[in-house]
Amino acid sequence: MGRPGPNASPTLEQVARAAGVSRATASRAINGLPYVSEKAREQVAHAVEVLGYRANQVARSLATRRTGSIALVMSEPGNFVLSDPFFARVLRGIYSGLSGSQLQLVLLMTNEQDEDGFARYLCGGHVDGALVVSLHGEDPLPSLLVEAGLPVVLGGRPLVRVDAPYVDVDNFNGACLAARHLIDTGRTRVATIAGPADMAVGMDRLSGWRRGMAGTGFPTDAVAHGDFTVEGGAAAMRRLLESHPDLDAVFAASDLMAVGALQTLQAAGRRIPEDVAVVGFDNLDIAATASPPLTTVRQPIEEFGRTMTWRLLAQLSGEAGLPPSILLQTELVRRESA
Amino acid sequence: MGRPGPNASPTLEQVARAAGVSRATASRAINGLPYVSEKAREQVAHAVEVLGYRANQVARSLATRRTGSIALVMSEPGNFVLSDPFFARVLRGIYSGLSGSQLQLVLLMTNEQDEDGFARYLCGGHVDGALVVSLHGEDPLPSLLVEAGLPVVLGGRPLVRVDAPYVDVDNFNGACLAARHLIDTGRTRVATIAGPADMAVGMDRLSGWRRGMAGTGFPTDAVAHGDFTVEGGAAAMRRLLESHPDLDAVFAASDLMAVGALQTLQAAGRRIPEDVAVVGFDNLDIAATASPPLTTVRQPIEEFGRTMTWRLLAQLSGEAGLPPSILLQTELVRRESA
DNA sequence: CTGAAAGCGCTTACAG
DNA sequence: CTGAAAGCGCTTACAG
Repeated sequence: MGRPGPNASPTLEQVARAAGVSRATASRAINGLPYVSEKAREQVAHAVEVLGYRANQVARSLATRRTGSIALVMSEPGNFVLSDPFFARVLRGIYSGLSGSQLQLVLLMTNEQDEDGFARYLCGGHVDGALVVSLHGEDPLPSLLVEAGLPVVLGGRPLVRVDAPYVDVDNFNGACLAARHLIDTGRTRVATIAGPADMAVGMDRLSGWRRGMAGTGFPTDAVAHGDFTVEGGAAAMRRLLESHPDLDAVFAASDLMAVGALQTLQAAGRRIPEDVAVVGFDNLDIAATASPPLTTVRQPIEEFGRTMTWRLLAQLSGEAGLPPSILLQTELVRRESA
Repeated sequence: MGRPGPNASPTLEQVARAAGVSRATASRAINGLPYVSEKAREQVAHAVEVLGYRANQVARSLATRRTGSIALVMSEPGNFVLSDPFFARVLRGIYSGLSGSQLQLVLLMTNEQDEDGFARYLCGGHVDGALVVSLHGEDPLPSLLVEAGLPVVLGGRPLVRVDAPYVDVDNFNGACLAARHLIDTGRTRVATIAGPADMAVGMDRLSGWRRGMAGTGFPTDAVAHGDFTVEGGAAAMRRLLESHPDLDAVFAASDLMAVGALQTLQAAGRRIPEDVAVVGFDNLDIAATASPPLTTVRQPIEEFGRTMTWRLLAQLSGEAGLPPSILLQTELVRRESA
């Protein structure tokens, strides 16, 4: 393969020779292991400096079976994730959880074109583990990774059975709190704008709402689905208004959908909260700046990212007795819309 | 290191044994190389299937000195990039440029905590090359990568001399077009809201504006700097209005800043474009939906990402005589604001 | 078409 | 504290 060109990276071999020690000693010195004489340590450090040596991580990985990096896998078309404020905050939490760990975070987005290269990359030893977020429907990716022996932590409860731990927000309970708040404040005809039926987060918030309504004797048939966007929320609200014109409250499964609902309701001449009370979910910035300010269910987004990371790191370090799933608390934030 | 556990990934050695061939033949069969008998090919394929073999990419990389992946490095705090519509489109262009290449794109964000691990990752052989975008000031990263021998393509002209090719948009000419359009439509007191002074894109749009104004005899002293955000644009506009109340036109170096300028101007009772003409830069969606719709300079964002990718791939495949830099055309888009 | 062997650049028991 | 040697899992001239 040709001899080392002028700009070939120096190898450990060359460092060792320059320092007058063996490869083994050079390796130990570089990695800060004990049992290296002060003299050897200095000579190696000097040689590294002079040669501009950088360890070949690939070779190191092959020997240690560790890569020093983990992946964050996003099962969404990139451009969607990239403009979602939710993910930006999850990411911040992940970085925060990673700080001090010496691990590099590598982001991967599913690229329609090349599902295969994707799995090959992850299962091929490039990373020590993976965080998988925003799963849709019955995405087979998690199972694939788990079967390949890759440590995986899922962000959000998976819809299908898969033998991987997950961290989730207590969507069920949060939605239940929202429904109860509406009931407790005197509402009797409560509708909901649910999330997509192919995502656990959508399903859990719908079940939670049903649980909150249960036993009140009030009907729970006013349900419309949205796609977590403002436009989707507005459209769902229009449908609800048509099918259930007597509604006096609505729980939207996301703040963005709640904002859309607000628009539709106001356009229809309904006063918020006098005529219709509105509760959202997420507690994004937009909830506080909406008009009227939105009563909503807070979920700890950064904490969500941080916890996923913690869980994966714990697994990587071989900790025993780890919980198969972790649920983060949600709480009602009261503002003016309900 | 213990013998292969029950869930250890099968190796090529095991596949070869199961198929009754040598490691060399198994390798050739798996990689689709010529000179493998049909029989051997079938036996290997069968063994791969049965054992669930996946090539260890790390070992393969060590042998071939290729990783099959490239990095997209973003020199911005993650949460910033993640909510920028510009980047989402650049990313789309990159993926499009990558399609059919068999290369995995890996995203890296500079993490304040760990600059070091960052360079180690990139220079340590994890990737075959890197795309570096949104450089700030005198970021030493590109030089570092280049010195380590990593093929690099920069997105945007670097402010400091660095021996790496770059792809950029013709910001200079675009800004020049904007200034000339204002002059040609009869404006005589033209201000500009420039970008940050530590980014080439900011500087180039300012120089271009100066070039466009040159020779007209009109003054070019009405300059305020913004940070490419709506708020920054609004604040800069306030300063300009105070220092140069007689201005009759303003060129903002980004659409977001132009929108901010619009807000300030309208709040001050100036009519657009009757009293003050406004031109932006970028041609984001927001330019068309602003009121009044914004005259702006279009830059081909997806094409920008696609071209960076093309340039890096060309370099990786050893193509000769590649241009050290590529400039993408910009053009004026006329709407109502000027 | 095929296999034995060398090599990619590191780490790590093992025996001093 | 140190070094010779084996090994991580692959690829690829080289010689059949």
